[in-house]
Amino acid sequence: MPVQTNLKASSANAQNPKRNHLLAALAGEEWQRWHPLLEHVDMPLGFVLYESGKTLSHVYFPTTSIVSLLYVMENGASAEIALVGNEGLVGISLFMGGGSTPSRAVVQSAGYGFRLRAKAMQDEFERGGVVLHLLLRYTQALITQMSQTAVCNRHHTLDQQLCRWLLLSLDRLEGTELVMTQELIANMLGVRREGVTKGAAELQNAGIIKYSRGRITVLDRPALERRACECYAVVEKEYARLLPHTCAS
Amino acid sequence: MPVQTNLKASSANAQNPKRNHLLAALAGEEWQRWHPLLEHVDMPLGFVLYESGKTLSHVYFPTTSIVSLLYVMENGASAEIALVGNEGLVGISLFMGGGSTPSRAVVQSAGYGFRLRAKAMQDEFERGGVVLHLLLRYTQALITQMSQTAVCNRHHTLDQQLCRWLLLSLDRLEGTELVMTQELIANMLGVRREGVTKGAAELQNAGIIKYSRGRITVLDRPALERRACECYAVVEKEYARLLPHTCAS
DNA sequence: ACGACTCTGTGCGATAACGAACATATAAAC
DNA sequence: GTTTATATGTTCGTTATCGCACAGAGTCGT
Repeated sequence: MPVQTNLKASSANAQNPKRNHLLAALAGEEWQRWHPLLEHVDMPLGFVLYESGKTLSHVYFPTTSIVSLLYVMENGASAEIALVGNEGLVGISLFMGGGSTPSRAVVQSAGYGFRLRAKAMQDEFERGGVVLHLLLRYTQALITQMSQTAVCNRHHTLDQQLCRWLLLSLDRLEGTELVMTQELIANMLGVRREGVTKGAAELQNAGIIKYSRGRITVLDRPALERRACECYAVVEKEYARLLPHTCAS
Repeated sequence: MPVQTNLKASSANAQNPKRNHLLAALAGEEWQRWHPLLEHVDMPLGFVLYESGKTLSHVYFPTTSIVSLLYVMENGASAEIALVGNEGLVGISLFMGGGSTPSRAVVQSAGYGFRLRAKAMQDEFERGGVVLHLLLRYTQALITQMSQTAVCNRHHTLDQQLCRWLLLSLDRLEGTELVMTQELIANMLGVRREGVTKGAAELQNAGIIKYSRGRITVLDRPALERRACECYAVVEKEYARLLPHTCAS
């Protein structure tokens, strides 16, 4: 079964910190210092990396997982602010200086990652130089993603947003399959599950995706890109500009 | 007339860089270095501080003006990402490393400010220490504002967003009067002008604001806060937490 | 093989905001 | 003081999304 093979390969490979693009950008001296400090962690679906307002104990570098940064409102409704996968890191507030944020970080696609203790992260950041600039450029890319999410929430249809979101997720994983229910997607986008069902059905009818009970396979990525709003392209382009050496696309 | 007196006082005072909270937070050595580099600038309504994708030549520190960071879509529609007034600075991408962003910065309420050349800003940032940490904490506060804008755009009504926006603007000015048309507000929020008219009329009927042809006076600020969504409080609280010494509220 | 649970599909009325067209009021310009 | 431009008010049909209710369909445990 190809699925089994993939899982095995991923899992073995996931032990390699260099699967995270930020870690991969480190070299020489920095890498020598970082390597022993990195702790490999399992990141199961729904695992909460940090809670709104709580001081972070670690920064996380996903390798095969995707983390969703979201804000949970007083009434329990939520909205996603940004997605983080192997292109980035979760916990920027540790070096930005706040130590916490009013948002929550939840694993949205199970996998693995590495983590680094808060103190170690801060020490490395304070050294300045390569690490500092890398982290700040990543932060700016993340800011672009957040801004564009605001724009997208204001102006674009659920269908367009769904396409954008599938693409963002896809970019942060290997392969063309996403393991997530429509209910979960709805929670992330901050819309009704029925809305996602309707949008997904349409995409399936158009032969662009195929899905069943929590597994979505993208069949025609170019078509998905055509259906997505400009927001997707803006964000990806900015990641490529700011992090040229770490960006796969 | 009190209006005349206020204008005069403001205008005289606007020559003082310390009216910007970030500049006010500088002391001793830093201040000695910065002071001669700061250039006082007029910031008239509609003035574009930077354009999407263009490399910034200066960072701006508003004193009596408000600047809106917004994204302009391909079809010309726009959406505000964040507001910057005397609590902050316009042009974080200069020290974050990108040098530009996919957004535009436009003066939304006329006034004054100071600016600093890109090179000087970068040099100061590179020195690290107090300045670096101050700017990064400000950046984190700005990130919170952007995130919350995304949430607000997703879940809250036009009326709630209008209240939030009036409060955010009010916090960045002196007094209780805003000089701006409903059309302008609509553009910032990314909604129809008619929607703003409806919301504003309701607030006026309730005795919370008073307006006429581009001048809005807030009569009952607590009532405005009660009508706003939680987003406003979340953002203000985070500014206060991250920038305790610079925050008026 | 059975039941239980989870995921997806569908139909309904309610509502908030849209798009466009047009009416009225206030300020500024001549 | 009359004109002109700009700001605000109002209407009407349209649309996307919501909230709720419930019906199939696939998967898992026993």
